[in-house]
Amino acid sequence: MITWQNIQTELLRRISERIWLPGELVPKEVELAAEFGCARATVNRAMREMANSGILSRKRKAGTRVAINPVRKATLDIPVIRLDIENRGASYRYLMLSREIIRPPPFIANRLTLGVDNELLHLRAVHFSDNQPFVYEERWVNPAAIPEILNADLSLESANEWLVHHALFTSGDISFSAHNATENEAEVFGIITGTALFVVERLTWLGTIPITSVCLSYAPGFKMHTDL
Amino acid sequence: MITWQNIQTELLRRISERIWLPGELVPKEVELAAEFGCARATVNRAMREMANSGILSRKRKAGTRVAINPVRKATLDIPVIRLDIENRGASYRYLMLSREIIRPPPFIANRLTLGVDNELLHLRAVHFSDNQPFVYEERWVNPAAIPEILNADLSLESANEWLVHHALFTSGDISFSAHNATENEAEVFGIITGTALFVVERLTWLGTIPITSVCLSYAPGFKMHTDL
DNA sequence: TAGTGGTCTAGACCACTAT
DNA sequence: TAGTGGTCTAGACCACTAA
Repeated sequence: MITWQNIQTELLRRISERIWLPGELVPKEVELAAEFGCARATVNRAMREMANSGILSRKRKAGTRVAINPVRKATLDIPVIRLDIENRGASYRYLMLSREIIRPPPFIANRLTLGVDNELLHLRAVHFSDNQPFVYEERWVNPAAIPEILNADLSLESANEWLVHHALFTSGDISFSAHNATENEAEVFGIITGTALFVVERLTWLGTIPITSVCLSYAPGFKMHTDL
Repeated sequence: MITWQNIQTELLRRISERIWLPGELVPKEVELAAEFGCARATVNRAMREMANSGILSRKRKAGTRVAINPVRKATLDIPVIRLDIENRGASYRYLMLSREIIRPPPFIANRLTLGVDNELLHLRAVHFSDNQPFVYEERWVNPAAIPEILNADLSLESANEWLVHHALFTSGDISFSAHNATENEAEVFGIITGTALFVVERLTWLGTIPITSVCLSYAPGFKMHTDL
């Protein structure tokens, strides 16, 4: 029996062996289905997934082409920090540094598309891996989106985890960058000010209501890794 | 007509409104198909994609559950650098700094799983965005994988682009990190040594043959961004 | 061993878009 | 307007795995 994976493998072979060149039109679904002796849906599944990974480029009526500039897609897993650490075989510990309900600075209010008058929950915490500081977290939570969090004991369960369990978001964005450690971060990590840190910023929404904005600074030397 | 997107939206609603709680068993495909009055394949498509994004967790015989710790998947586009720059509305310019065929240092040979005796093509280049240095590229190419590259004029077309057009890879890995600018990088970007730079390292393979290892340092302040 | 998801089929209609 | 991919259906068999 021909599976869609079989077809995908064969199509990938034809592309990587340059039997089908970048930009070239490839046979249409019906033709390939005939060639492989399978249903069109099977070919469709194979090619659709290849289009999703950026290897093929498909347009109705125009047909399917080998992508000229394959925009490869790297899929990064964004797990709960505790699991990330435990999966590396290390022990996890969490420490809340501060918790306050205050009006946010303008750039945070702006990022969350809220007025500066709305009071937000502001949290600072450290996640430890084998008792070494691994991630420094600075978070702002919109209580209007999820009032229950004001009663949660976030010194035991991290806000990261609490939110995952109590407030699934519907959309969000994430960005990765580098910055020089502030004095504050240098103290947390026991490093000198200015050391390059890998930073992840995340913003999540429930429908049109902003839930949380978080900035995670990783310990020096951290690499986020994935396969292509 | 019920589409798989309709179903996905409805299932997401039930999860985000906590009608279905994390860890909870959700109705099986046949039941949902009956409820929505559609074919099982349609429900399958909706749930399969949600499982791929980490929202559901599915096991044969055990059924489908709302993921307890949703490992959200962020999909990053890895385009050719020229397109990345042009898509930001900036002009692109490329400058090859050096090209030599030498034996690699041990850590590079090791990363490519090659002996230190194999001579490799070593390239250093800068990609400019609106005439500002945007990415500094340091690359090692294995000529055994793709001998034609030795004859390519890589001062005109970047190795990045040449490889995309002439050597589709079958597998690879990528990692993101931060490091303090070396003197060399500081000079390229016109910044002070030690400035935090966002770094992407990539390694690609054609079957079992290593093709290239590249290290890209982005200009200060660069953020890699995507939606969740 | 039985239940659930994974996939294939053959056919159909629809949506988009190049011409 | 016609051609191509996108999706749905109803039914079938299979693969994996919990019990």
